Amino acid sequence: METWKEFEANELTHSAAHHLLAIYEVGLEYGGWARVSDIARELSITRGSVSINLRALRKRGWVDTDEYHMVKLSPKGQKVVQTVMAKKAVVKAFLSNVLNVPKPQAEIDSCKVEHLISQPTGEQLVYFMRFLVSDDPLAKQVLVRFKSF
Amino acid sequence: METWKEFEANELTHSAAHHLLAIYEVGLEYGGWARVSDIARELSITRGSVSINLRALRKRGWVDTDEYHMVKLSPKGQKVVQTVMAKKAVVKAFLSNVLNVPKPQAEIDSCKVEHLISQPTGEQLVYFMRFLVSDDPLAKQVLVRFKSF
DNA sequence: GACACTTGTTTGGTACGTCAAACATAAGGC
DNA sequence: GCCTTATGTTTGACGTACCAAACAAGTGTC
Repeated sequence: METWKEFEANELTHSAAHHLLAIYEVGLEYGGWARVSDIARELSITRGSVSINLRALRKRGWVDTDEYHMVKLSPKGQKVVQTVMAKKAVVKAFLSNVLNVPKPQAEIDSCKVEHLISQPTGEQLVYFMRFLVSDDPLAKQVLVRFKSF
Repeated sequence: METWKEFEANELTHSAAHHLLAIYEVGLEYGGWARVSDIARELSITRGSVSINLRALRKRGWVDTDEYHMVKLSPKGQKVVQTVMAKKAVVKAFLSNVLNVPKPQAEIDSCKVEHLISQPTGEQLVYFMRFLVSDDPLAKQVLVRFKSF
């Protein structure tokens, strides 16, 4: 019972992860650039909070800012976004398509844990999902059989 | 992208969950009773922190304290501990026995998410694990096949 | 009874993440 | 040019969760 402190030790907080995701989302429509108020709107928090939080993200080297306050993900930040999105997607797919958890609930749960899943676990889950959608007839059968279990 | 605030909205924090688990653990050897310093030792935090955190747990109705500062889980608190332990166990088993994630990593990951998993998701995961260890020959085959995938 | 030790609480400090409100710029409308 | 609005930052506050250190109260030993 010593493991429990790993939670706080996590380098990527839930808040930070979603700030990065928001920058990514907003940036999609503006060539990768995002403004503080757009990020705030995306996250439903105040501009002040975003402004403060961006300081930390900048310090971490996850985002860059230009002289007009425009924000964009650094290469490092892009990588974080990629891995978080990938983890969320695979968890959501597992919950929804394998466990048959209702989609809204799958969305909530995957969102909660996306930044907490370790790389090995994420990878294994990817392999597992890949196996389940592979040509292996066994895989398809299992999904069907479990649905009626 | 509105779901993300559910994280903070969680009624049960990681810290609170582990305080309750610690009280349970310590209580096992003392008829359900735990002292502040034993809880602190179990969690590797200071007595002061535990003392403060217990106020919140008492207010939530999860623990009771007697006139000698002895702490025990309320029925409500016991229920919380049961569900958290169950979720952690099933997640850990899934990661370790199905995904073949190394045990230490499975321990860390399940510990991080134990308090975040919704009841429906937890239930479905239980059913899934039950299916995989059922007599259904398909289940066993899948586990073996995935190992060599 | 006096001293040390253990235990629980309190206090002041830090870090994170939020808010509201005040503020400074910067645009836009006319 | 002036007024309004939008935008970004800063400030003071709150809640959570930790620490170290001071303190109070009980326990033990001699």
